[in-house]
Amino acid sequence: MAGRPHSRPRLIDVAAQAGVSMATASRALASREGVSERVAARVRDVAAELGYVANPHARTLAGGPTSVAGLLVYEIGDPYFSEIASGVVGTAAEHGWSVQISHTERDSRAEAAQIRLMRAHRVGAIIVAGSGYVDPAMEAEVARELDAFQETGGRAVVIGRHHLRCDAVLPDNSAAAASVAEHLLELGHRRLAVVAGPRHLNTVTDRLGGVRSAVAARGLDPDDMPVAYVPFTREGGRAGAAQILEQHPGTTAILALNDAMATGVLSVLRERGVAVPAEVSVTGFDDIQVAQDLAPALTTARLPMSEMGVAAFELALRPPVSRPRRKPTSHGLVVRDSTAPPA
Amino acid sequence: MAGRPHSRPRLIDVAAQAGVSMATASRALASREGVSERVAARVRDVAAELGYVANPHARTLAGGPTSVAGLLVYEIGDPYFSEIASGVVGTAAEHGWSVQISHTERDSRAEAAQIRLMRAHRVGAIIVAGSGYVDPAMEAEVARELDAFQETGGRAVVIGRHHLRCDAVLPDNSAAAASVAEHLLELGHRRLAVVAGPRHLNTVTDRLGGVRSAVAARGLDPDDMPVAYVPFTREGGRAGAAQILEQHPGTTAILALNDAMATGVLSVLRERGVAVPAEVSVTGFDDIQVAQDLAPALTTARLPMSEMGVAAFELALRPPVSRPRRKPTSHGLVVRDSTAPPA
DNA sequence: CCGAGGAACGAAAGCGCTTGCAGGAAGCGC
DNA sequence: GCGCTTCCTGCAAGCGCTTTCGTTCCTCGG
Repeated sequence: MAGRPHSRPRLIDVAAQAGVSMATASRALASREGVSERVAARVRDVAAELGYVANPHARTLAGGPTSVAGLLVYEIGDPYFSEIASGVVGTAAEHGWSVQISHTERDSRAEAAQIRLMRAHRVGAIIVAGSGYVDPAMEAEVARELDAFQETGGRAVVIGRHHLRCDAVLPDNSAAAASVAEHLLELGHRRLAVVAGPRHLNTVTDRLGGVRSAVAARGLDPDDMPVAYVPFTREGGRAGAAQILEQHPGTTAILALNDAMATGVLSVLRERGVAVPAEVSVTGFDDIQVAQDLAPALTTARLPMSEMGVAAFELALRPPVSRPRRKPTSHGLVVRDSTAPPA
Repeated sequence: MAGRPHSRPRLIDVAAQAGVSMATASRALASREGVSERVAARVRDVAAELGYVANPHARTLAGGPTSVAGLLVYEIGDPYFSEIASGVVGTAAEHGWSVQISHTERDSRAEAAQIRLMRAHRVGAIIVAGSGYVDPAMEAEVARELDAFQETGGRAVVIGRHHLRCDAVLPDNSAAAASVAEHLLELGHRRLAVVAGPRHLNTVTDRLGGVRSAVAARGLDPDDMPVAYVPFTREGGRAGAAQILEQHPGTTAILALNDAMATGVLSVLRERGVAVPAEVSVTGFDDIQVAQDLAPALTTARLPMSEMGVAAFELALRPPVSRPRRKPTSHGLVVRDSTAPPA
């Protein structure tokens, strides 16, 4: 019988009840070999009957497998990241894993510190969502932590980030951005401007690169295209839009490199009485849930955030291979009401 | 020196380096009494120098304090919950805690199961965000798990949920809903309709109660007011709006009991060419970030989700008291462009 | 019918930490 | 200078589990 009162059953209780040793009970529950099916079944039955759940701390301490994953996001309150988190958390639950979430607030040093913390917590896998840095020095510290984690048997997966020695879920930011730009060019726009995120993020340079190559393919000079480097937020979008309106009044289309910034762009245009899309077309990127409900409904490049979260967790579950896997994701152009031919 | 190569330092390494026993080192790092300040400082210095981080599994197993909190939400991808999570995760990080997040998908049995799982994980605190159930039987299982958790020394805090024996962060749903209804009545509306969430949720009955009492206070009969019970989602809002438009064509104002549903209501009205607010006024509830960017910008009752998350975590940090604390939160009416006097 | 070779199981040693308890060094009054 | 507190500090016993290494018991070929 159980030792203390009011205490959940221990493995030793299950073992006693089933008439076997702890070793056998442990093996039976981990469905490892070396136990006869008859005994294993009995142990499992007893465990179920007693409502036994292994203490994960003891398990981990003794060298067993962990089933806690760490998820790093810039800001869980941001729709882009919360949709990714939704995919990760849901899939993890299906596999009996739980998920620890951390904010990193767009700071590579904070990222490295969080990874270090998760390593200390002995998580079994770490999923890093969020852009990489253009400056290799900034990326280095994160890379070092991730490498150390993998060397000790942990599984690391990044989302939308290359240049790291681990499995990755990679949307084709460049191609998706190009498709948005092509859509605008197709409509006849020639005076495009970009509200980009921070210039030190890979995601920004990738997306911007896509836009520039699409522009160049039309015979235009990408260097003539104004680019506002602002924070990846609604407020950043507002600042970028204001800047473009003032310095480049002839602009007929503004490409925001994520939907949050596009929201800000739209709000500035509305305040200033600029009609969208009649006077200026606006595009976003990501297709967060609310993009369809903005005024006007936002034309944007769709990234399957939730599926990316699912894919990332599933990669984390698979055993590592020597050469890092790169799992591409779909993307698509979603044309709504914020784009139209130029006046 | 450390034992194995490639291995992070253990407490015993810190102790050796500082020339004290593990016991003293442990006490020094936990800043517990019984250690001279001189020795404690030395130990802390050595620990910092070696980059020592305690193994939380060993710590917990040995009976030490935990610094992992569990957060239960219906759906982390939903803005309401992700904003709460943002507050919780940020505050937790400041205090050196990490946060495990679980989906419950609006199912009380899943909730209870998740709490059980978190108990098995020996989290130090559990924060449950999400409505309670009107049916006491459904609430009972959750209550039982939460009670058991608290009996074993865990800290439980609920957000927006009463009838549970634990600390709570409680927005005044009824008053906030009443203020929205009063705003519409003030504008001259007399034919209100409500797009409510699921009728078995306390949040819904509370908010609906607020609306009904405001209506009654104007001398109108609340029972004449149509109510559509639909899921708490954008799709639910669409269904509710469709139902009201068809069965109660004279309606001049639709109150959605959360912003997600309001988004759906607006989308249906837009599709059907009903002008908002010229023909029909629409209100939401919560004031999620995007409410300001909808078309038209949504008039809604503001709940400080992020602050609620912060408050919940801070409550969890405080020692329990015999009588559960109820921490009220502010709420406010945010008037934007989706409401106007009836035509 | 005997011995070799497995398969199934058990004993016990940790994993890294906290903490109750005992021991030792100061500090006090006399 | 002695006995008694009062502080500090160290010893060692676990926390609940996994895993290595033996041991036992079968099975089967010769």
